[in-house]
Amino acid sequence: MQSDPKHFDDHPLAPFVQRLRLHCSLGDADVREILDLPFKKLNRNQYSHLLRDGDSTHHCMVLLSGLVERYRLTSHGERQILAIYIPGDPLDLEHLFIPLADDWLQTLRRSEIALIEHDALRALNFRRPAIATALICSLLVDASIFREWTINVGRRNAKARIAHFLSELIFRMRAQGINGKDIILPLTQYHIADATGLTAVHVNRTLKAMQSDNLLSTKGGAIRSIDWVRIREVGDFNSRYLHSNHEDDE
Amino acid sequence: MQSDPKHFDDHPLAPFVQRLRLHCSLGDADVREILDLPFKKLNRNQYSHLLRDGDSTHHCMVLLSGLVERYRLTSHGERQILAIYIPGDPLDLEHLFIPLADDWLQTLRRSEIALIEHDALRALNFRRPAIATALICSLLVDASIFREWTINVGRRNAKARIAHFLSELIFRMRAQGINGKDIILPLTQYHIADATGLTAVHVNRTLKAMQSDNLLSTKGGAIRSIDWVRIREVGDFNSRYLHSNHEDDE
DNA sequence: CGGGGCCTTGAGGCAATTCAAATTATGTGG
DNA sequence: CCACATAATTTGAATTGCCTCAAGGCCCCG
Repeated sequence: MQSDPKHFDDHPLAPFVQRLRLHCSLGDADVREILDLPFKKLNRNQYSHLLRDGDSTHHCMVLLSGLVERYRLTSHGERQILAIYIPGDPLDLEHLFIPLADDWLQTLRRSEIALIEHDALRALNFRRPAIATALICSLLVDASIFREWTINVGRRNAKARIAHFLSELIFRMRAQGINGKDIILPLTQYHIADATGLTAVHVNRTLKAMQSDNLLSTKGGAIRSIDWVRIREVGDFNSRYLHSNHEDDE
Repeated sequence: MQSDPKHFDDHPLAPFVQRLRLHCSLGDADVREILDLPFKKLNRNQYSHLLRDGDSTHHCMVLLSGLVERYRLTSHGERQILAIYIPGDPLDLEHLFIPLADDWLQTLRRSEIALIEHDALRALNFRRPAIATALICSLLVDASIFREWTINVGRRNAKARIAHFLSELIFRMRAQGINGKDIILPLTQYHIADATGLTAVHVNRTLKAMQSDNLLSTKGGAIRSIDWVRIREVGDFNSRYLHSNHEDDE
């Protein structure tokens, strides 16, 4: 951003750098090294699988555009979404260290993904300790988010769960500079249900109730905010667990 | 283990090495380096806090004996336990990379903890990449456990939740060589409730039902197994998410 | 204009909660 | 070793949040 703004902003991996910088400081030299990483661009349609439980890979994925979910299944086929990834997020950084996948990764809409070879990342980590630290920070913030999801599902009622889920997504998108006030989320109510540990029917009823509370609107399959401040309150959302240096005013 | 078994087994940090070796391979030289780490021993009574939300520290804690919980609170004071730590587990390794704590750590019984300075660990990581990798693996396995807890709380009924929770603890304890068949867990039903997203009253009723199913017994405030194999089935427990090289037969 | 997702609504049921109180353990000091 | 205080477990009764099952409607897309 400081050294060569134009080159930086145009670069496909710019959102990735921005994400890393939310939690860690990276010098210009580090940033340049990341942007110089060799990568392959992957285009995927909505609802295509990127990684399966048990897979092993030799590259890491970074989401460039679109939306991706991580989920796990019970043996009875019940689904729990464990994370929603937005542009800039690394999707499977952990497999730089752990060989086998234990979750599923699937696109929620048409998405672009950067594939970076493990070897290239490892070499970079070795050369640039600050980058290694940034990657690990990214993983650890994700872990903090996993914990927050556990308390969300375990200790909040339907309305608060949904509100918290939406608040987090909005906060993270804003921190990444995605969208402004009027956020459109391409999530079906089935997805919200699987992310919050509810059924789609109950999500529907709860969203209706939130609409009549003037908290949000659900026109045309997308969720639009009416009052994010109150949604946060309802969701008992406090951004501290995100360890983000992005200050979200309003 | 290979080089100097006696010295190794007697060493207070031996369980820590064993824990790391569950997920990563460490050479003898690496092991020796870990055992040579300078540390201070801390003794704590039951129910004393080790770390508070918002704290920042300059050392890492490793549990040597006893039991520790990690939890988070909603703004309404509802508690969700996010992890149970057993001897050998590092408790707050993430603060090697992230400055501020976002959870609470509390002993569940009289415990011994090793305090290792961040600087010492960082120096070791630099000197021994295999150890750095092992520490990160440990963090990533913990993250996988967090995700499993989310699906447990989000997508399983009371009986399965409790069974899964117990199965995981037993599995991990066995992998660490703690106890044999007859496991005694010093957990109150309030703790089980806070770990599974239930109320203590319902945990009580569910445990009673499990007793009459001949799954377990709850004599004297401790939970004893009757049939761990069936408890695992009831809990839909599959150890794969633990990424452990410990083969648990039976 | 027809079909398949997705959303919506209703009725009924049940798992888990809430509130309250009794009982049983656990621990402590005299 | 007993008496007392406190914590933990147990039980009951009533309630409710969320689920299940089922059907109907909407809307996008070919």
